[in-house]
Amino acid sequence: MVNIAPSKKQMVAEPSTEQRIIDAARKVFSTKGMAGARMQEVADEAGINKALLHYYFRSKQLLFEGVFKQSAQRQFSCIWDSLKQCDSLFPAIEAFVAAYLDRMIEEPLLPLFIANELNRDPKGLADFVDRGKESRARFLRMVEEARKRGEIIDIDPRELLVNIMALCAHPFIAQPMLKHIHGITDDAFLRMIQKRRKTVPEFIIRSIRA
Amino acid sequence: MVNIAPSKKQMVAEPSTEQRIIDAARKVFSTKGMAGARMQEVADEAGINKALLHYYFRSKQLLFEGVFKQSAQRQFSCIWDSLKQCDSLFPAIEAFVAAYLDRMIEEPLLPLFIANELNRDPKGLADFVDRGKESRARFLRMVEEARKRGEIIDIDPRELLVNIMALCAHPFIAQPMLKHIHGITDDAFLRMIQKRRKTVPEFIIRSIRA
DNA sequence: GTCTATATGTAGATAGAC
DNA sequence: GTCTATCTACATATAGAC
Repeated sequence: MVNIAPSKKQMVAEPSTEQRIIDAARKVFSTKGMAGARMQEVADEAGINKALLHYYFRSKQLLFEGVFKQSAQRQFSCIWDSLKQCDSLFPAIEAFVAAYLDRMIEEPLLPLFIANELNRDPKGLADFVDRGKESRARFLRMVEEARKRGEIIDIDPRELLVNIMALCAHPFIAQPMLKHIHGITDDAFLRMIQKRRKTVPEFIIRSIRA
Repeated sequence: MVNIAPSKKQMVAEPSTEQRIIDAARKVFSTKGMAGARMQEVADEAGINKALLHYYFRSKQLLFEGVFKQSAQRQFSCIWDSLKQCDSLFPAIEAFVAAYLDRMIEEPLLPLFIANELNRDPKGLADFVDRGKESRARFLRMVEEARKRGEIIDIDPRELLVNIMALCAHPFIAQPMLKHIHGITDDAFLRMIQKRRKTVPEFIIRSIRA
Protein backbone atom coordinates (compact mmCIF):
# COMPACT_ATOMS: atom_id res chain seq x y z
CA MET A 1 0.00 0.00 0.00
CA VAL A 2 1.98 2.93 -1.24
CA ASN A 3 -0.90 5.30 -1.81
CA ILE A 4 -1.25 6.72 1.71
CA ALA A 5 -3.18 9.83 0.62
CA PRO A 6 -5.88 8.58 -1.70
CA SER A 7 -8.42 10.49 -3.73
CA LYS A 8 -9.01 13.34 -1.26
CA LYS A 9 -9.89 15.53 -4.22
CA GLN A 10 -6.58 17.28 -4.74
CA MET A 11 -5.22 18.25 -1.36
CA VAL A 12 -1.81 19.12 -2.76
CA ALA A 13 -2.91 18.77 -6.32
CA GLU A 14 -2.47 20.91 -9.39
CA PRO A 15 -4.98 23.68 -10.03
CA SER A 16 -8.28 23.01 -11.77
CA THR A 17 -8.57 23.21 -15.54
CA GLU A 18 -10.55 26.43 -15.27
CA GLN A 19 -7.85 28.05 -13.15
CA ARG A 20 -5.16 26.87 -15.54
CA ILE A 21 -7.08 28.47 -18.40
CA ILE A 22 -7.45 31.74 -16.53
CA ASP A 23 -3.76 31.86 -15.69
CA ALA A 24 -2.78 31.02 -19.25
CA ALA A 25 -5.17 33.60 -20.67
CA ARG A 26 -3.90 36.31 -18.34
CA LYS A 27 -0.38 35.61 -19.49
CA VAL A 28 -1.17 35.56 -23.20
CA PHE A 29 -3.59 38.50 -23.21
CA SER A 30 -1.16 40.59 -21.14
CA THR A 31 1.74 40.11 -23.51
CA LYS A 32 -0.10 40.06 -26.83
CA GLY A 33 -3.16 42.17 -26.08
CA MET A 34 -6.73 41.24 -26.98
CA ALA A 35 -6.24 41.48 -30.74
CA GLY A 36 -2.83 39.81 -30.83
CA ALA A 37 -3.72 36.92 -28.54
CA ARG A 38 -4.52 33.55 -30.12
CA MET A 39 -6.87 31.03 -28.59
CA GLN A 40 -4.48 28.32 -29.74
CA GLU A 41 -1.69 29.89 -27.71
CA VAL A 42 -3.87 30.09 -24.61
CA ALA A 43 -4.78 26.45 -25.07
CA ASP A 44 -1.13 25.42 -25.47
CA GLU A 45 -0.13 27.46 -22.43
CA ALA A 46 -2.86 25.77 -20.39
CA GLY A 47 -1.96 22.33 -21.73
CA ILE A 48 -5.35 21.70 -23.32
CA ASN A 49 -6.93 22.29 -26.74
CA LYS A 50 -9.04 25.02 -28.28
CA ALA A 51 -12.33 23.17 -28.05
CA LEU A 52 -12.02 22.95 -24.29
CA LEU A 53 -11.49 26.68 -24.08
CA HIS A 54 -14.84 27.22 -25.73
CA TYR A 55 -16.38 24.69 -23.40
CA TYR A 56 -15.37 26.73 -20.33
CA PHE A 57 -15.69 30.23 -21.79
CA ARG A 58 -18.04 30.54 -24.71
CA SER A 59 -15.96 32.98 -26.74
CA LYS A 60 -12.66 34.80 -26.85
CA GLN A 61 -14.42 38.01 -25.83
CA LEU A 62 -15.92 36.41 -22.71
CA LEU A 63 -12.60 34.82 -21.75
CA PHE A 64 -10.89 38.17 -22.16
CA GLU A 65 -13.46 40.03 -20.12
CA GLY A 66 -13.42 37.44 -17.38
CA VAL A 67 -9.68 37.57 -16.95
CA PHE A 68 -9.31 41.26 -17.46
CA LYS A 69 -12.11 42.48 -15.25
CA GLN A 70 -10.83 40.33 -12.41
CA SER A 71 -7.37 41.87 -12.69
CA ALA A 72 -8.59 45.42 -13.11
CA GLN A 73 -10.97 45.18 -10.17
CA ARG A 74 -8.21 43.86 -7.92
CA GLN A 75 -5.91 46.60 -9.18
CA PHE A 76 -8.19 49.50 -8.36
CA SER A 77 -9.39 48.17 -5.02
CA CYS A 78 -5.84 47.39 -3.82
CA ILE A 79 -4.65 50.86 -4.64
CA TRP A 80 -7.51 52.94 -3.32
CA ASP A 81 -8.17 50.86 -0.24
CA SER A 82 -4.64 51.65 0.89
CA LEU A 83 -5.78 55.20 1.63
CA LYS A 84 -8.61 54.24 3.95
CA GLN A 85 -6.63 54.23 7.19
CA CYS A 86 -4.66 57.41 6.45
CA ASP A 87 -5.84 60.83 7.51
CA SER A 88 -2.76 62.93 6.95
CA LEU A 89 -1.18 63.53 3.57
CA PHE A 90 2.39 62.31 3.78
CA PRO A 91 1.58 58.89 5.27
CA ALA A 92 -1.19 58.61 2.69
CA ILE A 93 1.30 59.14 -0.11
CA GLU A 94 3.63 56.53 1.37
CA ALA A 95 0.82 54.00 1.72
CA PHE A 96 -0.47 54.68 -1.78
CA VAL A 97 2.91 54.25 -3.43
CA ALA A 98 3.65 51.07 -1.49
CA ALA A 99 0.28 49.56 -2.40
CA TYR A 100 0.66 50.55 -6.04
CA LEU A 101 4.15 49.07 -6.39
CA ASP A 102 3.27 45.90 -4.48
CA ARG A 103 0.32 45.28 -6.73
CA MET A 104 2.41 45.87 -9.85
CA ILE A 105 5.04 43.42 -8.66
CA GLU A 106 2.25 40.82 -8.57
CA GLU A 107 1.19 41.60 -12.14
CA PRO A 108 3.82 43.69 -13.92
CA LEU A 109 2.12 43.73 -17.31
CA LEU A 110 -1.18 45.03 -15.97
CA PRO A 111 -0.59 48.79 -16.31
CA LEU A 112 0.21 48.46 -20.00
CA PHE A 113 -2.73 46.12 -20.40
CA ILE A 114 -5.13 48.57 -18.74
CA ALA A 115 -3.74 51.50 -20.71
CA ASN A 116 -4.36 49.63 -23.96
CA GLU A 117 -7.83 48.53 -23.00
CA LEU A 118 -8.84 52.07 -22.00
CA ASN A 119 -7.43 53.35 -25.26
CA ARG A 120 -9.35 50.78 -27.27
CA ASP A 121 -12.63 51.30 -25.46
CA PRO A 122 -12.71 54.33 -23.13
CA LYS A 123 -16.24 53.50 -21.92
CA GLY A 124 -15.56 49.83 -21.22
CA LEU A 125 -13.74 50.32 -17.95
CA ALA A 126 -15.73 53.26 -16.61
CA ASP A 127 -17.20 51.08 -13.87
CA PHE A 128 -13.84 49.93 -12.56
CA VAL A 129 -12.23 53.34 -12.65
CA ASP A 130 -15.23 54.83 -10.86
CA ARG A 131 -14.91 52.22 -8.11
CA GLY A 132 -12.18 54.38 -6.52
CA LYS A 133 -14.17 57.61 -6.80
CA GLU A 134 -14.64 58.40 -3.11
CA SER A 135 -11.08 57.48 -2.14
CA ARG A 136 -9.78 59.68 -4.91
CA ALA A 137 -11.98 62.59 -3.90
CA ARG A 138 -10.90 62.15 -0.32
CA PHE A 139 -7.24 62.19 -1.34
CA LEU A 140 -7.72 65.39 -3.33
CA ARG A 141 -9.36 67.01 -0.29
CA MET A 142 -6.42 65.95 1.88
CA VAL A 143 -4.06 67.69 -0.53
CA GLU A 144 -6.22 70.80 -0.61
CA GLU A 145 -6.35 71.00 3.19
CA ALA A 146 -2.62 70.45 3.58
CA ARG A 147 -2.14 73.31 1.17
CA LYS A 148 -4.45 75.59 3.16
CA ARG A 149 -2.60 74.74 6.36
CA GLY A 150 0.63 75.73 4.62
CA GLU A 151 2.17 72.27 4.95
CA ILE A 152 2.78 71.99 1.23
CA ILE A 153 3.37 74.39 -1.64
CA ASP A 154 0.67 75.63 -3.98
CA ILE A 155 -0.02 72.73 -6.32
CA ASP A 156 -3.06 71.49 -8.22
CA PRO A 157 -4.13 68.35 -6.32
CA ARG A 158 -5.04 66.55 -9.53
CA GLU A 159 -1.64 67.26 -10.97
CA LEU A 160 0.00 65.85 -7.87
CA LEU A 161 -2.06 62.68 -8.22
CA VAL A 162 -1.05 62.33 -11.86
CA ASN A 163 2.60 62.69 -10.88
CA ILE A 164 2.33 60.05 -8.18
CA MET A 165 0.68 57.56 -10.50
CA ALA A 166 3.23 58.32 -13.19
CA LEU A 167 6.15 57.60 -10.88
CA CYS A 168 4.56 54.31 -9.80
CA ALA A 169 3.27 52.95 -13.08
CA HIS A 170 5.71 54.11 -15.71
CA PRO A 171 8.70 51.93 -14.80
CA PHE A 172 6.50 48.90 -15.44
CA ILE A 173 5.13 50.25 -18.70
CA ALA A 174 8.63 51.08 -19.90
CA GLN A 175 10.12 47.94 -18.40
CA PRO A 176 11.57 46.51 -21.64
CA MET A 177 13.16 49.87 -22.49
CA LEU A 178 14.68 50.21 -19.02
CA LYS A 179 16.01 46.69 -19.14
CA HIS A 180 17.62 47.40 -22.48
CA ILE A 181 18.99 50.86 -21.63
CA HIS A 182 20.43 49.93 -18.28
CA GLY A 183 21.30 46.42 -19.32
CA ILE A 184 19.70 44.87 -16.26
CA THR A 185 18.07 41.56 -15.49
CA ASP A 186 14.61 40.78 -14.17
CA ASP A 187 16.14 40.43 -10.76
CA ALA A 188 17.86 43.81 -10.82
CA PHE A 189 14.63 45.37 -12.05
CA LEU A 190 12.78 44.01 -9.04
CA ARG A 191 15.44 45.38 -6.68
CA MET A 192 15.08 48.77 -8.32
CA ILE A 193 11.32 48.69 -7.74
CA GLN A 194 11.84 47.69 -4.12
CA LYS A 195 14.11 50.71 -3.68
CA ARG A 196 11.42 52.91 -5.21
CA ARG A 197 8.98 52.01 -2.43
CA LYS A 198 11.15 54.31 -0.35
CA THR A 199 12.62 56.76 -2.88
CA VAL A 200 9.42 57.65 -4.72
CA PRO A 201 7.56 58.96 -1.64
CA GLU A 202 10.72 60.84 -0.65
CA PHE A 203 10.96 62.32 -4.13
CA ILE A 204 7.34 63.46 -4.05
CA ILE A 205 7.33 64.81 -0.53
CA ARG A 206 10.56 66.75 -1.04
CA SER A 207 9.02 68.50 -4.01
CA ILE A 208 5.77 69.55 -2.34
CA ARG A 209 6.84 70.24 1.26
CA ALA A 210 6.48 73.96 2.02
CA MET B 1 -8.90 81.84 -68.55
CA VAL B 2 -9.65 80.99 -65.02
CA ASN B 3 -6.82 78.57 -64.46
CA ILE B 4 -4.05 81.04 -63.64
CA ALA B 5 -1.84 78.48 -61.89
CA PRO B 6 -1.78 75.45 -64.14
CA SER B 7 -0.19 72.07 -63.67
CA LYS B 8 2.78 73.24 -61.58
CA LYS B 9 2.77 69.81 -59.99
CA GLN B 10 0.77 70.53 -56.87
CA MET B 11 1.89 73.86 -55.47
CA VAL B 12 -0.97 74.06 -53.01
CA ALA B 13 -2.20 70.61 -53.70
CA GLU B 14 -3.23 67.75 -51.49
CA PRO B 15 -0.54 65.34 -50.28
CA SER B 16 0.62 62.45 -52.45
CA THR B 17 -1.04 59.06 -52.23
CA GLU B 18 1.99 57.63 -50.46
CA GLN B 19 1.87 60.34 -47.82
CA ARG B 20 -1.87 59.85 -47.36
CA ILE B 21 -1.24 56.14 -46.79
CA ILE B 22 1.48 56.84 -44.25
CA ASP B 23 -0.70 59.28 -42.33
CA ALA B 24 -3.64 56.89 -42.39
CA ALA B 25 -1.48 53.97 -41.30
CA ARG B 26 0.04 55.95 -38.46
CA LYS B 27 -3.42 56.81 -37.21
CA VAL B 28 -4.81 53.28 -37.45
CA PHE B 29 -1.73 51.48 -36.12
CA SER B 30 -1.47 53.93 -33.22
CA THR B 31 -5.00 53.38 -32.04
CA LYS B 32 -5.42 49.68 -32.83
CA GLY B 33 -1.85 48.41 -32.57
CA MET B 34 -0.16 46.18 -35.14
CA ALA B 35 -2.34 43.13 -34.46
CA GLY B 36 -5.63 45.03 -34.19
CA ALA B 37 -5.12 47.20 -37.26
CA ARG B 38 -6.88 46.22 -40.50
CA MET B 39 -5.53 47.00 -43.94
CA GLN B 40 -9.09 47.77 -45.03
CA GLU B 41 -9.33 50.46 -42.37
CA VAL B 42 -6.05 52.02 -43.45
CA ALA B 43 -7.28 52.01 -47.04
CA ASP B 44 -10.59 53.62 -46.09
CA GLU B 45 -8.82 56.23 -43.98
CA ALA B 46 -6.55 57.06 -46.91
CA GLY B 47 -9.44 57.09 -49.37
CA ILE B 48 -8.08 54.27 -51.53
CA ASN B 49 -8.46 50.49 -51.67
CA LYS B 50 -6.52 47.59 -50.27
CA ALA B 51 -4.80 46.63 -53.50
CA LEU B 52 -3.18 50.01 -53.73
CA LEU B 53 -1.79 49.63 -50.25
CA HIS B 54 0.05 46.53 -51.37
CA TYR B 55 1.22 48.34 -54.46
CA TYR B 56 3.00 50.98 -52.36
CA PHE B 57 4.06 48.80 -49.43
CA ARG B 58 4.38 45.12 -50.15
CA SER B 59 2.90 43.85 -46.91
CA LYS B 60 1.28 44.92 -43.68
CA GLN B 61 4.53 44.23 -41.85
CA LEU B 62 6.52 46.53 -44.14
CA LEU B 63 3.90 49.27 -43.90
CA PHE B 64 3.96 48.99 -40.14
CA GLU B 65 7.73 49.10 -39.94
CA GLY B 66 7.97 52.05 -42.30
CA VAL B 67 5.50 54.14 -40.36
CA PHE B 68 6.66 53.07 -36.96
CA LYS B 69 10.38 53.38 -37.44
CA GLN B 70 9.90 56.87 -38.84
CA SER B 71 7.95 57.92 -35.75
CA ALA B 72 10.30 56.24 -33.29
CA GLN B 73 13.39 57.70 -34.90
CA ARG B 74 11.91 61.20 -34.79
CA GLN B 75 10.88 60.61 -31.19
CA PHE B 76 14.30 59.64 -29.89
CA SER B 77 16.25 62.23 -31.87
CA CYS B 78 13.91 65.07 -30.84
CA ILE B 79 14.25 64.21 -27.20
CA TRP B 80 17.95 63.56 -26.94
CA ASP B 81 19.04 66.35 -29.28
CA SER B 82 17.41 68.79 -26.89
CA LEU B 83 20.28 68.15 -24.47
CA LYS B 84 23.04 69.02 -26.89
CA GLN B 85 23.24 72.75 -26.11
CA CYS B 86 22.93 72.36 -22.36
CA ASP B 87 25.91 71.99 -20.09
CA SER B 88 24.38 72.52 -16.68
CA LEU B 89 21.80 70.23 -15.14
CA PHE B 90 18.75 72.34 -14.38
CA PRO B 91 18.50 73.95 -17.83
CA ALA B 92 19.06 70.50 -19.31
CA ILE B 93 16.09 69.14 -17.38
CA GLU B 94 13.95 72.05 -18.55
CA ALA B 95 14.97 71.56 -22.17
CA PHE B 96 14.46 67.81 -22.00
CA VAL B 97 10.96 68.06 -20.54
CA ALA B 98 9.94 70.74 -23.03
CA ALA B 99 11.21 68.71 -25.98
CA TYR B 100 9.54 65.55 -24.69
CA LEU B 101 6.15 67.20 -24.17
CA ASP B 102 6.27 69.09 -27.46
CA ARG B 103 6.98 65.90 -29.34
CA MET B 104 4.16 64.08 -27.56
CA ILE B 105 1.72 66.83 -28.42
CA GLU B 106 2.56 66.16 -32.06
CA GLU B 107 1.90 62.44 -31.69
CA PRO B 108 0.06 61.71 -28.42
CA LEU B 109 -0.40 58.00 -29.06
CA LEU B 110 3.26 57.32 -29.69
CA PRO B 111 4.42 56.52 -26.13
CA LEU B 112 1.82 53.79 -25.77
CA PHE B 113 2.65 52.57 -29.26
CA ILE B 114 6.36 52.35 -28.47
CA ALA B 115 5.73 50.70 -25.12
CA ASN B 116 3.65 48.03 -26.84
CA GLU B 117 6.15 47.46 -29.60
CA LEU B 118 9.01 47.09 -27.14
CA ASN B 119 6.93 44.68 -25.12
CA ARG B 120 6.10 42.61 -28.16
CA ASP B 121 9.66 42.50 -29.48
CA PRO B 122 12.32 43.84 -27.07
CA LYS B 123 15.09 43.40 -29.63
CA GLY B 124 13.27 45.09 -32.49
CA LEU B 125 13.85 48.64 -31.36
CA ALA B 126 17.32 48.25 -29.94
CA ASP B 127 18.78 50.37 -32.74
CA PHE B 128 16.47 53.31 -32.12
CA VAL B 129 16.84 53.26 -28.38
CA ASP B 130 20.61 53.09 -28.73
CA ARG B 131 20.56 56.14 -31.00
CA GLY B 132 20.40 58.33 -27.88
CA LYS B 133 23.19 56.48 -26.10
CA GLU B 134 25.78 59.27 -25.91
CA SER B 135 23.27 61.95 -24.96
CA ARG B 136 21.96 59.71 -22.22
CA ALA B 137 25.43 58.95 -20.89
CA ARG B 138 26.24 62.63 -20.96
CA PHE B 139 23.09 63.46 -19.01
CA LEU B 140 23.92 60.84 -16.39
CA ARG B 141 27.40 62.36 -16.01
CA MET B 142 25.89 65.83 -15.57
CA VAL B 143 23.76 64.50 -12.74
CA GLU B 144 26.73 62.78 -11.15
CA GLU B 145 28.86 65.92 -11.31
CA ALA B 146 26.09 68.13 -9.93
CA ARG B 147 25.86 65.69 -7.06
CA LYS B 148 29.60 65.84 -6.40
CA ARG B 149 29.48 69.65 -6.42
CA GLY B 150 26.73 69.44 -3.81
CA GLU B 151 24.17 71.18 -6.04
CA ILE B 152 21.71 68.31 -5.69
CA ILE B 153 20.95 65.63 -3.15
CA ASP B 154 22.30 62.11 -3.28
CA ILE B 155 20.24 60.37 -5.97
CA ASP B 156 20.90 57.57 -8.44
CA PRO B 157 21.19 59.35 -11.83
CA ARG B 158 19.38 56.55 -13.61
CA GLU B 159 16.52 56.74 -11.18
CA LEU B 160 16.25 60.48 -11.77
CA LEU B 161 16.07 59.87 -15.51
CA VAL B 162 13.32 57.30 -15.05
CA ASN B 163 11.36 59.77 -12.96
CA ILE B 164 11.69 62.52 -15.55
CA MET B 165 10.54 60.28 -18.37
CA ALA B 166 7.68 58.99 -16.24
CA LEU B 167 6.41 62.49 -15.52
CA CYS B 168 6.58 63.36 -19.22
CA ALA B 169 5.21 60.24 -20.83
CA HIS B 170 2.64 58.87 -18.41
CA PRO B 171 -0.08 61.50 -18.84
CA PHE B 172 -0.22 60.55 -22.50
CA ILE B 173 -0.26 56.83 -21.83
CA ALA B 174 -3.01 57.26 -19.24
CA GLN B 175 -4.80 59.90 -21.29
CA PRO B 176 -8.15 58.09 -21.57
CA MET B 177 -8.17 57.39 -17.83
CA LEU B 178 -7.35 61.01 -16.98
CA LYS B 179 -10.02 62.27 -19.33
CA HIS B 180 -12.55 59.98 -17.69
CA ILE B 181 -11.50 60.63 -14.09
CA HIS B 182 -11.27 64.38 -14.36
CA GLY B 183 -14.08 64.65 -16.86
CA ILE B 184 -12.06 66.84 -19.20
CA THR B 185 -12.07 67.45 -22.93
CA ASP B 186 -9.25 67.13 -25.46
CA ASP B 187 -8.78 70.86 -25.20
CA ALA B 188 -8.48 70.88 -21.41
CA PHE B 189 -6.05 67.98 -21.63
CA LEU B 190 -3.80 70.01 -23.94
CA ARG B 191 -3.91 72.97 -21.56
CA MET B 192 -2.90 70.67 -18.73
CA ILE B 193 0.10 69.45 -20.76
CA GLN B 194 1.08 73.03 -21.59
CA LYS B 195 1.06 73.82 -17.87
CA ARG B 196 3.27 70.80 -17.26
CA ARG B 197 6.02 72.23 -19.46
CA LYS B 198 6.58 74.57 -16.52
CA THR B 199 5.39 72.58 -13.51
CA VAL B 200 7.19 69.30 -14.23
CA PRO B 201 10.71 70.80 -14.26
CA GLU B 202 9.80 72.74 -11.11
CA PHE B 203 8.55 69.56 -9.49
CA ILE B 204 11.73 67.68 -10.35
CA ILE B 205 14.19 70.43 -9.43
CA ARG B 206 12.49 71.10 -6.09
CA SER B 207 12.90 67.45 -5.18
CA ILE B 208 16.60 67.17 -6.04
CA ARG B 209 17.99 70.62 -5.14
CA ALA B 210 20.35 70.33 -2.19
C1' DG C 1 -1.43 54.23 -60.60
C1' DT C 2 -5.78 52.65 -59.54
C1' DC C 3 -9.36 49.61 -59.68
C1' DT C 4 -12.43 44.79 -59.24
C1' DA C 5 -12.26 40.17 -58.42
C1' DT C 6 -10.17 36.28 -56.40
C1' DA C 7 -6.91 33.20 -54.17
C1' DT C 8 -4.84 31.66 -49.84
C1' DG C 9 -4.14 31.23 -45.20
C1' DT C 10 -5.62 31.30 -40.51
C1' DA C 11 -8.38 32.11 -36.38
C1' DG C 12 -12.64 31.59 -33.85
C1' DA C 13 -16.19 28.60 -33.16
C1' DT C 14 -18.99 24.14 -33.51
C1' DA C 15 -20.22 18.98 -34.08
C1' DG C 16 -19.90 14.86 -32.40
C1' DA C 17 -17.18 10.73 -30.67
C1' DC C 18 -15.36 8.94 -26.39
C1' DG D 1 -14.74 16.92 -19.41
C1' DT D 2 -11.82 16.22 -23.08
C1' DC D 3 -10.64 15.13 -27.50
C1' DT D 4 -10.39 15.20 -33.20
C1' DA D 5 -12.21 16.94 -37.18
C1' DT D 6 -14.58 20.45 -39.52
C1' DC D 7 -17.17 24.71 -40.66
C1' DT D 8 -17.28 29.56 -41.39
C1' DA D 9 -15.70 34.10 -41.63
C1' DC D 10 -12.47 37.26 -42.54
C1' DA D 11 -7.83 39.40 -43.40
C1' DT D 12 -3.77 39.49 -46.15
C1' DA D 13 -2.18 39.25 -50.43
C1' DT D 14 -2.25 38.61 -55.64
C1' DA D 15 -3.96 38.64 -60.64
C1' DG D 16 -5.21 41.10 -64.13
C1' DA D 17 -8.21 44.74 -66.48
C1' DC D 18 -8.23 49.70 -67.35
